[in-house]
Amino acid sequence: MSEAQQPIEATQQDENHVMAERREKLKAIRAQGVAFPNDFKPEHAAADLHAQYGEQDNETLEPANVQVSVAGRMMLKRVMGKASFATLQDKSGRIQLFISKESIGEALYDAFKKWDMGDILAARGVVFKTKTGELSIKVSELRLLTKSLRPLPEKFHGLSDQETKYRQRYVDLIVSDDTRQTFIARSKIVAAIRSFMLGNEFLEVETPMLHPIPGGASAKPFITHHNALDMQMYMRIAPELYLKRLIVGGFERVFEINRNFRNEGVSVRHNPEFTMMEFYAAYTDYKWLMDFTENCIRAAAIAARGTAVLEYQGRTLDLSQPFQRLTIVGAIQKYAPGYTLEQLTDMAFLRAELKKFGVEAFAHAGLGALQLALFEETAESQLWEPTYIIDYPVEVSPLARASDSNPEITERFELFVTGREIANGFSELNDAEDQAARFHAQVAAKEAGDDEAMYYDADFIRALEYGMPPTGGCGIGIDRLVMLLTDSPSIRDVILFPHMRPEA
RNA sequence: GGGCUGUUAGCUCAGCUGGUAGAGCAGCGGACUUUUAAUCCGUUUGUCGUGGGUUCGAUCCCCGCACAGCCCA
Repeated sequence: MSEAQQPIEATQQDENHVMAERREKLKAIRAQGVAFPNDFKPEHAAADLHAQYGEQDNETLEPANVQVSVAGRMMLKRVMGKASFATLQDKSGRIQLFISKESIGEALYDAFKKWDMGDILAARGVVFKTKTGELSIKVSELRLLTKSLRPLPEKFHGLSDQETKYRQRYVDLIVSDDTRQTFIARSKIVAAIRSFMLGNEFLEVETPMLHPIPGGASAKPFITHHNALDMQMYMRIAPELYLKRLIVGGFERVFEINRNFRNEGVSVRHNPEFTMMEFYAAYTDYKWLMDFTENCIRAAAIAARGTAVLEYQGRTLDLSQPFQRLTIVGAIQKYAPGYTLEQLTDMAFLRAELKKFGVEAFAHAGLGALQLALFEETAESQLWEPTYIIDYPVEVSPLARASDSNPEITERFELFVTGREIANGFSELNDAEDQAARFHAQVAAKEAGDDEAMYYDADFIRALEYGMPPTGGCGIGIDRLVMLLTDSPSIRDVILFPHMRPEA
């Protein structure tokens, strides 16, 4: 590996004089022995030290002679002649080191003065408080564990360029505490949801991400190819049809938290891969699902934020109250009160009205689809407080059970919060013959030009033919839920590595 | 896909509708044994996103392109 020992010459486009200086320092460190030691094990975390000793005053703390060892990245450095302060950051937080020539010796002290912000250090010493009251470690042993070659963003302003925050998340995480907190919250939210599901006797399962037939949603899939089988495959757009096969199999309550892939544009609400929780419960229906979903979201909010009354983008969001329930037509009448019931049931009027919004409805669109489109144009974005919209038309719900009282609508809901769709659920269609007919209608729609229409899935029909108990099923968009609970304006703020175009 | 805005030193940002660039931080040299974005003195660093055009001369004006952010479809 002797080649790797040589500094890489300025072949990199982004090489600069700061990096050249650091490479020279690293070269000198290599010459003195092991430049990247891995034998140090820190015994303490910064936050634990603050929790344990933060309340004590120095009169009791320093004489106690508490020996600790820490490791982390040097974020701040203040050299004052023969003594220095350095701020170390580990996974839990920050702790200040007091380093003096007297306590670590001249040679090491001189070496430390050359170390840079961003370097990974290890330190041992005694806990004390400075005269301004900051808990610190009086260092007796100090080591450089990893030399950092690239300068960190400016220590006070941090990283403000959104593009760099997304593309170089590692840098964002080093310097932005709010970014760290967002992803810690995300982990807590997912853990809370998982715990809630397991506590309600759901079985966690994993179903295929590679599908021979894309199904379970209306969306354009990513297409890929399996070499050995020499067949086209699709990245899944939804796990729905597999999870329902498991209900047929008798698991009765299953859930999956995993990625879906949809070959669509990117926006503040859309990433090509996103995380959904889908769950299915036999012997329940959409009304049960609405109560359950509400409780699940509330539990996640309390787990991550300690309360279900939040602030989102400067506006109060109350998840603690029962969620409202409105039909599509009811929502239009509430949020766009200019329309009469006659107009809202007049297909020609609806088509003309949609045109005003720049929406050209499909030729075969029925009354329900037109009402839904008008809802999306007039009411959806105003649904700030959590609201279930119910009575979705059967023609846009090919997997949902039709209402017993009106065959044109289904027992389906979508949940909207802050004007965005968060969840979608329904009483599942378990009539194999009806499902087969709905698939045929989808295939016809696809042939007529609707490239988001579904394929005929013969194995799924075969599964239903064995008999699926009456079941309720729902999907919750985890990324969008995390956005709400972390006050994040963009889905990119809650995905560690959001998709971007290649760098120029 | 359309509109608006942005892209200047490693980072955060200035730069007067035209005369080939500045500050702070970081870096380097020096002073300093309880600092808090430490301070003080000195000092280095730029394909001004990219390709054209206008001009004696372009970071600045015009056109294309790339990437990003926001809004709209």
